[in-house]
Amino acid sequence: MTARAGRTTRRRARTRAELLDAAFTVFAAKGFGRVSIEEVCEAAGYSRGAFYSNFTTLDELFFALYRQRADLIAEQVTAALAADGPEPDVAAAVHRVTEVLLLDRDWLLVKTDFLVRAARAPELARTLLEHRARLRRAIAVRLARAHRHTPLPAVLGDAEGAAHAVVAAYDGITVQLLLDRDTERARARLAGLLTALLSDGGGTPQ
Amino acid sequence: MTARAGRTTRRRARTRAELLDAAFTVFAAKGFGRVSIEEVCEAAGYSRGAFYSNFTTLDELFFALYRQRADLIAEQVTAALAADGPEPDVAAAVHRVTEVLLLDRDWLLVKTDFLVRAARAPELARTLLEHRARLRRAIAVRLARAHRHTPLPAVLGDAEGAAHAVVAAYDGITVQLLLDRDTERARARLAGLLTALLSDGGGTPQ
DNA sequence: TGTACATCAGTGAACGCGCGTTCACTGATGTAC
DNA sequence: TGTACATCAGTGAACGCGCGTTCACTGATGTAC
Repeated sequence: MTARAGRTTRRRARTRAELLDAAFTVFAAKGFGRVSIEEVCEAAGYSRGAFYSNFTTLDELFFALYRQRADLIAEQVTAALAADGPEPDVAAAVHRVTEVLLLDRDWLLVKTDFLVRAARAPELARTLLEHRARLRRAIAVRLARAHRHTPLPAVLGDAEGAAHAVVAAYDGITVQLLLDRDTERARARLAGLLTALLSDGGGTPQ
Repeated sequence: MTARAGRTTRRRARTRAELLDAAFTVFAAKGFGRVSIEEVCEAAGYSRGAFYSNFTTLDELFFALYRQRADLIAEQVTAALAADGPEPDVAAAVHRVTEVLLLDRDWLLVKTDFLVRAARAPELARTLLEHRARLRRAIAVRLARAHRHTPLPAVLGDAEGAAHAVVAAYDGITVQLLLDRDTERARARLAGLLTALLSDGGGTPQ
């Protein structure tokens, strides 16, 4: 059983990974709707048969690609959140997290493609919503910790509500960034938004 | 000249309008990348030749569609903003505006399709950015008026910066709405976000 | 470590469909009198 | 108001390309001894 599973897996895993990598590049460049199986294979240096040996449809590959990258990003965000010392420094944490979340334009593009597909496919939407809920919970925990002494604005509800607000701020900033490509501004605006949202006293950063 | 221009324009205008209407439905349902010229024509009840008589590419039609609808929405937003009395009631204005901006799911879908296309096509991006800048200016004017006495949070910068924040909040809320389809929640969250953002005192709504 | 063997992964040619695009034609629309 | 005429808008058949999909084959990879 174990021998069997590991048998020809090495070559297969490599091909699969290379197809996914090539797909990421091609999808980011042209958008999901404008990419053919042929193009992905060509970019990866394989024949079309290789694709069919590893996937059944482009949708399936796209989903696999999304999962892979989203998991990667999630890990990086977790690492960035975990990286500060005993005394939580919100500004520094925001800086580190946006480094992961706003700097990779290709990922923003693919992510938005996935969003727009998920918006029309309930099963995909469920997956994405679960992903987002997990992310939100992680944020809520951090927020609760950081605001043990300074209360969160009451209009946002509990920590989960505040986390919702944080995610919305990020998503909103992303939209503008996709259009104007001004990453530094996006980061500054996001920092401003988060400060305005989370500090219960308006203009005074915590 | 005038006679010439008006000559067969009636039939033409009607066909064009019907193609655009059909396209809106089809694009909203399937997403831009998954729609063929054939499908749009079929939905509109025309042969493919009719399409080529009015447009040269699907992209062109999509752009025309976006413009048409965006102008429509812009008018409705303007009307909603203009509808309140001498004493500005922010909550009521937000309610009226979100009615226009969050209730039409088909429009949200098409708009997001357009965003993701514009993100890869600089000329489209420019158009969209201009649209957004105009919208922002209108919001900034209203914000300045509403906050003549209560100051806006300093972290957001001037009225234009605050308008940026408002648009980001809207965009961010839209993303979640596209996935969970819970319009009422989206409206409540957007109201909460705007309150938290714009009132310079955290939890106390103005 | 080497060899024979079995199985699996990827090849590339072939097929066919969907659909973009063109174009000669027809009927609809407007004009002139 | 009616008729002849000119022009324009949309028709639908035809063509061909791109590409999805299949499949017999080959070389790569791992196993057994």
